[in-house]
Amino acid sequence: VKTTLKDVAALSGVHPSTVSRVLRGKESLQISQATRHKIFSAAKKLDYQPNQTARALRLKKSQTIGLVIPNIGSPYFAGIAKILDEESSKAGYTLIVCDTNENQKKEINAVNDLRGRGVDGLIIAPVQDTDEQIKDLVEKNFPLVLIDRFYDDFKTNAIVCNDEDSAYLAVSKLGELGHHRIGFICGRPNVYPVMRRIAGYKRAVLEHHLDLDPDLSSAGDQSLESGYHSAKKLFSLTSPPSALLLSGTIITIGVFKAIIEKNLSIPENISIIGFTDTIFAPYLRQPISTIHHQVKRIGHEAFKLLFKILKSDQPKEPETIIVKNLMIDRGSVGAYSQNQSTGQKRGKEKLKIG
Amino acid sequence: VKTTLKDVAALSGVHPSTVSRVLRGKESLQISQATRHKIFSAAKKLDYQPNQTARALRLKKSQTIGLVIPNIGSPYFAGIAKILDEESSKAGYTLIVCDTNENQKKEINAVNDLRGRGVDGLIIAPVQDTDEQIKDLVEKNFPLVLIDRFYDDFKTNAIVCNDEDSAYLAVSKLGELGHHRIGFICGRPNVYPVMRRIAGYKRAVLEHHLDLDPDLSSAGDQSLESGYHSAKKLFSLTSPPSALLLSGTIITIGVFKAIIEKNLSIPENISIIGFTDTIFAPYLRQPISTIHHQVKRIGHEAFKLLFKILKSDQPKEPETIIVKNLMIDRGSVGAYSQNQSTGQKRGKEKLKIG
DNA sequence: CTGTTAGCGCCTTCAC
DNA sequence: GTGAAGGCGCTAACAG
Repeated sequence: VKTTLKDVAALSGVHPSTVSRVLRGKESLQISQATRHKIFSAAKKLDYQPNQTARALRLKKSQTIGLVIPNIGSPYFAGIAKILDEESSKAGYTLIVCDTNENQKKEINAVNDLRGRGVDGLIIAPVQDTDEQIKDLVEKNFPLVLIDRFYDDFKTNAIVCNDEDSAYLAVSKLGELGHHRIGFICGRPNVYPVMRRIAGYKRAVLEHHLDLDPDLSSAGDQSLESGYHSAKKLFSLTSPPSALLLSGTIITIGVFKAIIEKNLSIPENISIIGFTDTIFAPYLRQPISTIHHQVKRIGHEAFKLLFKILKSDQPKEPETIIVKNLMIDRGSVGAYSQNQSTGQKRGKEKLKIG
Repeated sequence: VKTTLKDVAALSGVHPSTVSRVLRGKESLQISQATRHKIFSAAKKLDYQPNQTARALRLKKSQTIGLVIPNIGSPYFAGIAKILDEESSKAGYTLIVCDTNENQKKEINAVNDLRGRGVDGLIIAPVQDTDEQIKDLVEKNFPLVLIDRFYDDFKTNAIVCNDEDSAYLAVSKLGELGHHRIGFICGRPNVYPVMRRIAGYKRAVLEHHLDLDPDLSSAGDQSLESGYHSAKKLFSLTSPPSALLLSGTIITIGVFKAIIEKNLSIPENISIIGFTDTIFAPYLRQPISTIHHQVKRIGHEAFKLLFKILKSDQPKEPETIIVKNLMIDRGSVGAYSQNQSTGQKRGKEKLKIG
């Protein structure tokens, strides 16, 4: 029981096509004030809302942008989504968000679905188990901007952060403070930013002649439990790390839990630098020094780039924009000394996971 | 350059309508294996993806659900969105999320837009500056489920929490511990759950004969700064509160900031109970006892209810489902004693806001 | 079993 | 200035 152009036309005694012209504000040209007025009041009276579906079918564009992310529950992606929603609606687009839960199959479905819905463009943080679908989109010149994640072997429009540099800087700093066994805990390791962090970590370790021990790195998934278990594993090494680089907010919380259970204090017993800042980071039991991703800028840049693509007729060269991270010092890093976690007598360990 | 039914039909030498039937798996009935095979292989070869827009236009349903929330950046709403996305895609729907930023105008636009896109149903946490649009949807019997927020003066399908009870319980507990000046800090006060919390607060205050002083309540918006300023205001009262009930996660962080600046310790100088739990709550400088909303259950119930509505042909009586909160004790509540914030010598105050 | 026809609501030529 | 006609891609009813 929705009112259509025809209804408005009937009520105002003109042809539907005229209504269409008037309502879309083709005011540039030829419409008599009389009919114009009739039509507007009829439309208002009937509370006419154009059927976007029909419009989209006709125009082959939907004024819609698809956002495909691995986890809307993460403050990082939620923050990006918020900006994108804001920018989109400001520009007359509607944003459709799909959560893939880091599942490649869900991503493929989501992208297909969105394409079937005729989205005008896509912003994707891909799962990166495969690259086929993304490659395909690129080849077909479909308007696409990648965020957070990236492929080294083909060019795409993308917004990325300088995580390798940040990891390198962080580990170097730890090295300069005398730490030589530095741990690295992360989630899914095959994702671009994590690979970059690993690269930066290694580069710094080599350059500063720190211990390059595979046991010092532990990967898992993006869950609290994963971080918790990784930390416990590292702590139980014969020669445990005296400092940790953590990849991911939730991971950090898991590590935190392990640190608390082990009665370690930061930074006296263990130094910590975490990737991805949150509003909570300053207020944690021990404030954490973090590598801060400029979430808002990432969102803005992603929209700006996609918008540019949508507005230009010629296909353009892919563009990669780097949004630099900020280093935030909150005192969770200290100089290496004897009473590091190595020598630390263990507190009563609670083995339960909450 | 998308392939359509016609293309597939051409390649397989049959009529488009036949392709349509086959591809939609009307396998129940009459299709020869021969053509079926031809069609499938043609479709695969051409990588055919049905045009959902055309489909939606034809069927007058889009297999789409709209979610309208005030802030996707909030862990609470993000959590609900995640569940809804999950459930939706499991059931063959696509979820469109719109963020209103607690702005009534944006909400009205979002709902209109979504309706124009032919969403099959809506899940809304309304801004509640006005109720016109929602009322209208209800009158038109549009499939709609409210979450978090609610209207007392007309019936709707809704999932709500028992925030009044929780506030009552929390304040009663504080009263029993000897606190008689209990503060309440919240964001936008005209929103349903906040109104309920205020009601519960008042009920407990009256019943336990605690101080009913309007200066003990402070409302603002849902920002860190708002919580921070509210807390500072309460702390600077001649007779400041010895305990606080906080409404909202971000608000809580702001209050935290004020508490730290003032060198108060929890619960020795001030007791705290916060509405809305997060994954970070246990790991804050002082773990916070919280009233935990069962986010996942809210999401599941909301989807279940909407799905039920979508699947039933007759309009049904509106249904209100209550998802009960959990009380989580983390030790931020203590008995009243002399050295409460009242008598507390103030630490060096830092007035800067970060 | 498969083809034909018609139309969802809108927009855009092309006439008048 | 405005009306008429056609079609975006798909599906449902009706033929055959």
